Amino acid sequence: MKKQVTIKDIAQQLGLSVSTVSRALKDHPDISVKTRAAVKQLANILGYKPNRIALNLKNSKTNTIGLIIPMIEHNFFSSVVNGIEEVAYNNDYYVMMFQSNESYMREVLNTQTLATNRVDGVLASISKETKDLSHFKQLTEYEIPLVFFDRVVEDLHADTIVSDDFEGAYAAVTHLIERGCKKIALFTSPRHLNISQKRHEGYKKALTDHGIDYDPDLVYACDTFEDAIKISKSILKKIDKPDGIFAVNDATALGIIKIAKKIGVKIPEELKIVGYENAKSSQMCEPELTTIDQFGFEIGRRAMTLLLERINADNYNYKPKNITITPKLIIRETT
Amino acid sequence: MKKQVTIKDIAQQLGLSVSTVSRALKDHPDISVKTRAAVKQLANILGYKPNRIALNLKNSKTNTIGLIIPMIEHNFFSSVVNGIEEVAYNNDYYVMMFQSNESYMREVLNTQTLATNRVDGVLASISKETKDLSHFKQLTEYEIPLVFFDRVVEDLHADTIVSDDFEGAYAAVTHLIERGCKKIALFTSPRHLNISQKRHEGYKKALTDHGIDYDPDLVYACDTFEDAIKISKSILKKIDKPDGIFAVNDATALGIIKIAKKIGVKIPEELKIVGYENAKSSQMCEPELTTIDQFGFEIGRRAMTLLLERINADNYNYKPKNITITPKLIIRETT
DNA sequence: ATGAAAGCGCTAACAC
DNA sequence: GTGTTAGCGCTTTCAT
Repeated sequence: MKKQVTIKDIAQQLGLSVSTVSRALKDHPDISVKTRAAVKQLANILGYKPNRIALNLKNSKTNTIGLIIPMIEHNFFSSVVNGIEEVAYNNDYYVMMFQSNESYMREVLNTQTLATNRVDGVLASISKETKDLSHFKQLTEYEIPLVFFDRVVEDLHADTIVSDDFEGAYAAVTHLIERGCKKIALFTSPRHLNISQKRHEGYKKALTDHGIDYDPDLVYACDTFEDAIKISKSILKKIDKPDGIFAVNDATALGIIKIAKKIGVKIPEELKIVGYENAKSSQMCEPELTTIDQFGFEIGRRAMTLLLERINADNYNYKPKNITITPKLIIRETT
Repeated sequence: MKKQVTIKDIAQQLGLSVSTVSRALKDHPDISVKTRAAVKQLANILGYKPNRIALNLKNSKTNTIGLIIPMIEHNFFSSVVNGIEEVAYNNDYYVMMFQSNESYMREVLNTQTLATNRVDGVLASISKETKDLSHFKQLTEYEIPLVFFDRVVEDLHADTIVSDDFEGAYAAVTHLIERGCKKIALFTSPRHLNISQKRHEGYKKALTDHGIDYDPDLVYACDTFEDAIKISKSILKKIDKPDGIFAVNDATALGIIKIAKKIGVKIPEELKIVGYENAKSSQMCEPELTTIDQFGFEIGRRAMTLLLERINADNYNYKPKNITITPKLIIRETT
């Protein structure tokens, strides 16, 4: 990069001191109107741009937040990021983005990087692999405000914001039952993720509340389009196949739909399906997918808003909030 | 944030000078093994984390690149971002992410922010609104390396990397012709975007090369799922409706499919469709969409790799490259 | 083998 | 109304 123009250059050319220039640039009332004008004009001519790095160092504040997400290439996360970026933009905050790629190792490295980069706060959604939390704990020891979204953990000094996974799952499964399903399968993610636990519980509760026994054999470890393609066939060909499936995300549901259509299982007559996410693709497919809208954009907006509050609070002894966004059942053609 | 532990704290507690501590921390051979060990141990106990901001200021280098994209919530862009982040991660670079949200104003502000934040380089894809380029020009005046991807401009000192839009469109339309289409419509974006121009030209050339006259009446301004839903009906109900459509992106193509199915136009018998992007949803839908894979991840990877080269070059007088990634026709069920 | 001091660019307390 | 100076945290040249 070219040698940058500094306040000092302006001061020298104008025969002023740096402090005068600094003040003139920010319209300090002490400085004469004439000087102010002269300074600004020259700043303009020289193409002066304040150096935020210097400011950051001086103020121990970077106006930057760190963001760790599992994978940006996942519609739900990108809508959350959209919400985060929106609020950041409106508040003159910058977003340093990292992907964990579902790797624990990488997530640990990311938190280190954020700490050395002195971000003012961190927004994170943990990877599927993550069990140990000391890397996040460390962040709290530095008193860096931390807000988890979607895939959260609860035993840290950190706020959390999630879609109410229990309610969402409960609503989805209840809806399937009301539509007449008797044998409802669950396609879900690894057990230790908070969100899958909650959805699992919502599934269970909806069943028992409606007098249907919970059957662990109807729970399948499957949470991607590809996996759904792989395992659905054998499941849907069984003589005692399920008449309803609740999938932990839309991609998985779409995989099931694809296979069902291929082997001639009629949707929604023979098989009803509810997804989770309300991804764009859930309306683009055929039949359109009944699903749970998680309001990703809203989650992002609120997570960032809350983080800013924490950053601007005068001390770190706040009581972490656990916010829950009530998701919404979107009834379409698969039920 | 808590008062951070600095090199000075370590120096004081150990009765050493800051320079010794600094050197010890980076295993400088001058420092005795004993001192090194003592320093590192204490650093560990105190939870010392080097302050990159100080380094950045000292070195006039931030190891950060700025990224400006139209909208993250667009599958193609998020896959590009994924590629960018991958390379950044592997090279210890950080990504500061901004969305223009297709707003020229916002894009201008974003470039300003990047300049004051002294990013080492910028990766950008311009907004649909952008016509004037002085904000990017300014970046080049500061000699901040600049690489455009996907939606590029050519008259700046900046590298560009695009999917070969002309070839992609040519391949798509040729494929439609080979499948027997005689009357092929184009659904595309605003004319001034480089990519739509190129695809438009590819469309035209494929037609004329195969002895079909180019008819401007078959070109529709439509490049979103929603718009396609709106305008497709009237087009597909016409007595002399097209028998093939080339859509500028997959979402648009999916909108067309949806309407075609609704009003009973058979795909691919009566109407053949080719999209552009190879989004996840293009395989999830029914019938599966024939489309052009743009290799978004690869574009991101190469853009970031090239940017790093520029950043690490010893001078700014490089000759900008214009890289072209050859896209690939993915034949599925809509043709 | 270790220390002193300058400097990266900027701000603000303290002069005058 | 303007200037001087210290300091944010770190590296590095030059001493010793």
